[in-house]
Amino acid sequence: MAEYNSLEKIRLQKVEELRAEGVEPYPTRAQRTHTSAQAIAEFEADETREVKATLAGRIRSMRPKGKLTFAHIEDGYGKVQLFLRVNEVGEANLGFFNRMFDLGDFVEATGVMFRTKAGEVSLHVRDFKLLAKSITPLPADKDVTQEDGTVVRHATLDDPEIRARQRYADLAVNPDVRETFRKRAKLVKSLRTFLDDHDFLEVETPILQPLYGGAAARPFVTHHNELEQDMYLRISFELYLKRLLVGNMERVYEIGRDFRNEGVSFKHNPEFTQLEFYWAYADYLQVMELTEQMVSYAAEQVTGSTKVKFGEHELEFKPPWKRIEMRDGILETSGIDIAEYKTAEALLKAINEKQPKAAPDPKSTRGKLIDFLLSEYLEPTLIQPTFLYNYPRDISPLAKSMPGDPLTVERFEGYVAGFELCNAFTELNDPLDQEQRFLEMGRDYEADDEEKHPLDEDYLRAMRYGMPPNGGFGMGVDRLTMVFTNKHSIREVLLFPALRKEE
RNA sequence: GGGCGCGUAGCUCAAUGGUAGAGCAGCGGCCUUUUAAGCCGUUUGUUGAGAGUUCGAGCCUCUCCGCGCUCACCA
Repeated sequence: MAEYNSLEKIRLQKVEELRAEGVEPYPTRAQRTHTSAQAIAEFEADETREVKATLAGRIRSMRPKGKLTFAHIEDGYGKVQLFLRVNEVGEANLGFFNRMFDLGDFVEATGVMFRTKAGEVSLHVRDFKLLAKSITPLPADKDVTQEDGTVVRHATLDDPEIRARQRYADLAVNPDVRETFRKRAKLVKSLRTFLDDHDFLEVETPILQPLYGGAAARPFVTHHNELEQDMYLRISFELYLKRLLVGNMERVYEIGRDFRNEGVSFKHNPEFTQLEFYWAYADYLQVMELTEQMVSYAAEQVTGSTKVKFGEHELEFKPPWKRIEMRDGILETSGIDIAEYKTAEALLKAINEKQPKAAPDPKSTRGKLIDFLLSEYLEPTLIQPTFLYNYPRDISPLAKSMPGDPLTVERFEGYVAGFELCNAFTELNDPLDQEQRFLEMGRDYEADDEEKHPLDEDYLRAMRYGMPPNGGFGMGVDRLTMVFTNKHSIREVLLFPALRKEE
């Protein structure tokens, strides 16, 4: 049973009184004829014409003023002021409105659009009706300017926990939050449009998988009762999408949810939205070009420009993006030339000599040491959209080696605002090399069982049928949403981010 | 998982170890063009939960719960 606070009890009392008076507080149907925006636009188009309208929305402010009442209602398209006067609605109805209606209630009002003396386009109400009584008060937004000129915000909803946990309340009172999610939808739509227009086929592959793979993350485990087997929530789409290339589907993409049983941070949520595409007969350089075109297209669709403000930076997404070979970038920012150190031991020694303050894990593989240098020195400098390319083989088990350079693979990552946005490579299509890589990984990670990856025999079988050379791509859609909406936490771009359960 | 911080009225926040407060919201009035109206009056609390120290705990200690920041983990 719900426990009601004193404010809620007053409103519950009103619900009972309404029913006693024969007024249904939750009627089944509404009869809106105009949205707030439509009614205002129609009136403003020709103010001499009578615009009759029935509007509906949530009461966001109320100013009873004797024989007049002003109230703003808000719908999905904006706010509009209601003007109630005793002359039209009568004393009894005006008193009823003032007494029984509260901030947060959904109401419907019929009347004629007009402009008040203060100049605001409003609805001159003839008739009104309750659509849904609000029991729990929403915070009314109100700021008060103090004598010393400072503005004190009152009764807003800005506790980050409540905003995330009760997103419905957050959305109801914070219009900018609604705007963020409108932009998110636009982003996803623009990515689809772009890929569709480039002849990619959208597909859906299993979320419940008998084996997980395609990334280095711990999975969520569940169990299928009838099959009597454990199943995993996917950590990436990669291995299934590439199976489709074996089946002669040349260009495929999927936008969906990945699940990773890892830590939560401002850029990590246990479930997140990923875009992956695979493109037969292309290599990573072609993927690079398609990426910068796709992201700049999305930037324009979502923000109206390829220039996007993010914090103190203005990011320019217009192609071509900066390209930095990983070796050069690391050399420039850390002073270490990774090409000179072909083993983990040698590279570790060099790091300890040249960057004595750095503290890499001494048990790291060479690839992990390079990754350490990358994230420690190079990554923070990559503010403008930048492609970093040519990665060490041993942290890229699904990417193809560069011809003539077995330690390096044809891989790039896109960076923006100092964090990783996407990851792509010329995909490994040699089944024998792939098997070797899987085995190597097993060896490299032997010490830490959690990072050891299962060998996907079915994937190898698919590759043995023959996989065309291809380029593949993966991108965190949540992170791109953050960049395009100038939000600095992934929670701000997820409607319902992962939180510990209450109680 | 580690470190640091936070949790007080519906909301935003105050309160040397000594009577728990303000604004807004609410409630009762006044007000026929307001603008996040104004004026008069007024109510509201298991101070996240539990235990301890103390004559006395919102404040100090411990345990737990939740959140934030951060580090670690995160091809």
